[in-house]
Amino acid sequence: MSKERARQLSTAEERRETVLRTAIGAFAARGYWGTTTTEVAKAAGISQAYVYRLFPSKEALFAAVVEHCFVQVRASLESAAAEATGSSPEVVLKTMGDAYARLISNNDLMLIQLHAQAAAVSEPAVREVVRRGYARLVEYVRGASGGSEEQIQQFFAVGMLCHLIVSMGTDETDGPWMRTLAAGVTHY
Amino acid sequence: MSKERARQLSTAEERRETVLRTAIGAFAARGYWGTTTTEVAKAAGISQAYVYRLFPSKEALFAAVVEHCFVQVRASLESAAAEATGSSPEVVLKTMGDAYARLISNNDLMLIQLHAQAAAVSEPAVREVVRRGYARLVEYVRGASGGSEEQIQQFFAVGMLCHLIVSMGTDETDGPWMRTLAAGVTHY
DNA sequence: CACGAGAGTGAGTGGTCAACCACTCATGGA
DNA sequence: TCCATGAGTGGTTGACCACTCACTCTCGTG
Repeated sequence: MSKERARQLSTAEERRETVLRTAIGAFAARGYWGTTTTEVAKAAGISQAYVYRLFPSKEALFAAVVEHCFVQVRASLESAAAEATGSSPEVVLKTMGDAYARLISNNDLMLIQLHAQAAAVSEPAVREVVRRGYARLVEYVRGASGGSEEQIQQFFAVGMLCHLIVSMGTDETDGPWMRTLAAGVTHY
Repeated sequence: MSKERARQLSTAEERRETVLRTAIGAFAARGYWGTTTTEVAKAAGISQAYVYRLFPSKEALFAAVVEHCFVQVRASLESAAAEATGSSPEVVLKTMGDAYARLISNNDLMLIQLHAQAAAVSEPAVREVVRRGYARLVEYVRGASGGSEEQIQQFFAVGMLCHLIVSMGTDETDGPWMRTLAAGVTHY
């Protein structure tokens, strides 16, 4: 296997970031147990063996991917909150919700949340990341919006409803029941 | 009906029901991809080979388990609605919510819902069962409660919030963020 | 009581998985 | 130019998976 162009090496840190970014797409379809490390490697354009040089185990890899998603969500909410400072809690929450809806118009990010929840049930490392992720998210939304307990709870309940809707697929035949569930949920 | 040390045969239909009932516990922890048919067989007290005489494939088995859970949930809501007929939508929904909370005080039923959602993303048979399950559930709740679109949506949003809370574990260290998410959610 | 239908299993099969290791090669500094 | 370091891979391993099949055992019925 001779190569025309000399192969270009990256630093391990760069590769790790590439893997985290591309693994989102790999894990999105079948989650933690349904996705092989070979699939992740292929998505990142490296060998399966090298995945294990960059991450100590499959569980650690998945946990890192989930953490990476939480960071993105947090960043999205923060920039939304920044452009709505001083407004009423309702307006801030609406702005945040809108930013979130735009962020996850690529479904993969949301599917990772769903699969992270499923894996959290029996994988301790994943559970820890999910718990800490939502802890920070809830506290941030509370602080940035100044909304009431009920409003904060509502905010996250709608997010969870999004997971349900996305997992069932918005494209296929939807009846009035689907419209009831999805009412008012922005969709880009 | 003499039950002695001699091996007692069941009808295939009886066995199928046993498998459906016991498989809930097996699939609850690690979901569709993370659970082996051997584990399901062990939980049902039969050989792994016989699972494949009772169900054509692992996917069909899991889909049947999910359907079985939806039936239980529906039955629970129906009996709750029956004892609250004639009341206001708020009261009916509250009664239903309470019955649901009691039903899933055994977490397994709820975890199956979560894992079903995750599997629905890429397993067509599961997606179909989940879609039909929620379709009937939404229409039933709408009809039986007479609540507004917002109330129905709220009802299911809270249910989804329960999935999140259960998947992260209620037992471990919970801060104010957890109390915010779980506020008002009955827990037996 | 004999027998057939159906319950139930032991022993596989081919394939795949996570994880590991010995190895090659690219690159920057001396 | 040479070498140390670290990027990156091919090949393997042992466990395990979904699924199959030839076979035995049970029991209701004629």
